[in-house]
Amino acid sequence: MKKYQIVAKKIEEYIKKNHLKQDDKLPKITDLVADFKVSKATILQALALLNQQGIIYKIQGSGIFVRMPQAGDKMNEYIPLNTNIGFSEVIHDLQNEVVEFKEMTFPDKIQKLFKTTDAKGYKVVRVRRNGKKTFVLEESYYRKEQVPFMSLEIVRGSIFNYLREALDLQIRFSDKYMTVKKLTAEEAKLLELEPGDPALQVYDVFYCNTGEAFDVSKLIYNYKNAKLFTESSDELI
Amino acid sequence: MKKYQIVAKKIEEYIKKNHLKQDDKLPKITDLVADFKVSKATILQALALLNQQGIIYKIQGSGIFVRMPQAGDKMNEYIPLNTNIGFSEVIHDLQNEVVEFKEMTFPDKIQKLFKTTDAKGYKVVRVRRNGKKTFVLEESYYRKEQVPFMSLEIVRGSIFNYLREALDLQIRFSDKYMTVKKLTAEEAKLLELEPGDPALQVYDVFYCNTGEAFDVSKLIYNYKNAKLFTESSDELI
DNA sequence: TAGTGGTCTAGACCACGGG
DNA sequence: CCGTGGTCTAGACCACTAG
Repeated sequence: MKKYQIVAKKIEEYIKKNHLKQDDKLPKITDLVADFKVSKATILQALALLNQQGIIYKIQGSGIFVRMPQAGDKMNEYIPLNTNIGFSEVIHDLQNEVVEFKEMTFPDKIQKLFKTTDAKGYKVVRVRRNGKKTFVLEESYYRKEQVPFMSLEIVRGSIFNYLREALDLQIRFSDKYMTVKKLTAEEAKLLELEPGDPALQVYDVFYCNTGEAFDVSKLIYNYKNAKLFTESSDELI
Repeated sequence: MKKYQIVAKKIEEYIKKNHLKQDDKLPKITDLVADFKVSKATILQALALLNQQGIIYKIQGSGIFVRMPQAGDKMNEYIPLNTNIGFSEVIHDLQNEVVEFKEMTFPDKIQKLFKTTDAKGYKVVRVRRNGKKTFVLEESYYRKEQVPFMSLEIVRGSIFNYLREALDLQIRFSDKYMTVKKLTAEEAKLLELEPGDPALQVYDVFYCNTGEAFDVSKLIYNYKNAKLFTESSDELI
């Protein structure tokens, strides 16, 4: 683990331990430098990480403050879109109902997003749910080249954990193309909604460390249960 | 303008001038340092900026590459969500039809997002369109404290340009809460759709340099015309 | 005008990719 | 093993906020 990641983690712990709330002030940079015995640049990297995660914000000439946009009542129901963490880290007791699982050459629309013409791999269709609530219908394609093996057992659990732990495949960046549409009869049935109901459809392309796309997914969210959240920040470092 | 912003701009120009495409390689960092006669840290900041904007990606031990996710055919129709740039920079000939414009004490739901209880300011309801196509129904609230003056003329143009140029008010960061719903009769009429049609509804909270929220907006997108796009990256600097 | 974050430099050494 | 990006240091100076 990098030094700045460790420092970021410690600052986060500091916030929790001291029960800091929205807009509470953190120690100044020079103090953080002294406390953690690292250089200013390392502190800045740690703060950049926390800033990117929406945990802090900095005001030049004033200080560093706690930012917890989701801390408001019921805001924790929102699923973050900007960090590439899985659903499983947000929703408790997440179950994955596997609808389809097979190997194939990908359809044209998916090839286009992979920027390939004849890529092969696994197709996985799942309904992700928590007890009675369905959250999302997921149709994913994983390239054989980067993901040589999958099994029904893996697909029933957290695929991204498997990719990270067993295959050492990291998400480096992703693109999301979002549209809103009316559910088809089949989609509605799987999400336990009515045909014609509204839905957010997201085409998600995930890239690994080498810059190659390894996963293209079409996500159709249940409009009654899935609320999404995203933050953006104009600052760097 | 900061040095790293100038360098970032020049690198972008370099990409355009040399007609670099997706996955084409850029000069290595040491060369960029030599070419621009700045330190490595400054180059890294410039690259971070470009990375954040989805223009480049870096692969350790390999190089720096061009990333243009929207370059694919018809992808330029997508409106970016992650950068806090206005609609007006994406859609040509954007017209703003003002539906309502007044001063008021904000309703409770808006106060909650501002984290206030009795904030006052301007309410602006607009339909943003391009000729025959409606894109979004926007219901915005601007705090009097940060935005002391607005006029019908300003509201017909680009409000964010006015805030930036006349009031020197910068967006520092923002939160977006997204849900999908069915349009009410009134919303449908304004967006020239049918009641019950699907829509993406986004509550957007904008914060200025001082960390205070100055604008809360409810955006209801036309599902036929508005396609959204967002990128994320797990890397820093 | 003091305090605090922001930018920039120069240079050392680490870690990963690919021949 | 070499080339390339990634992390880290120490320190100078700039720019903004707030009393």
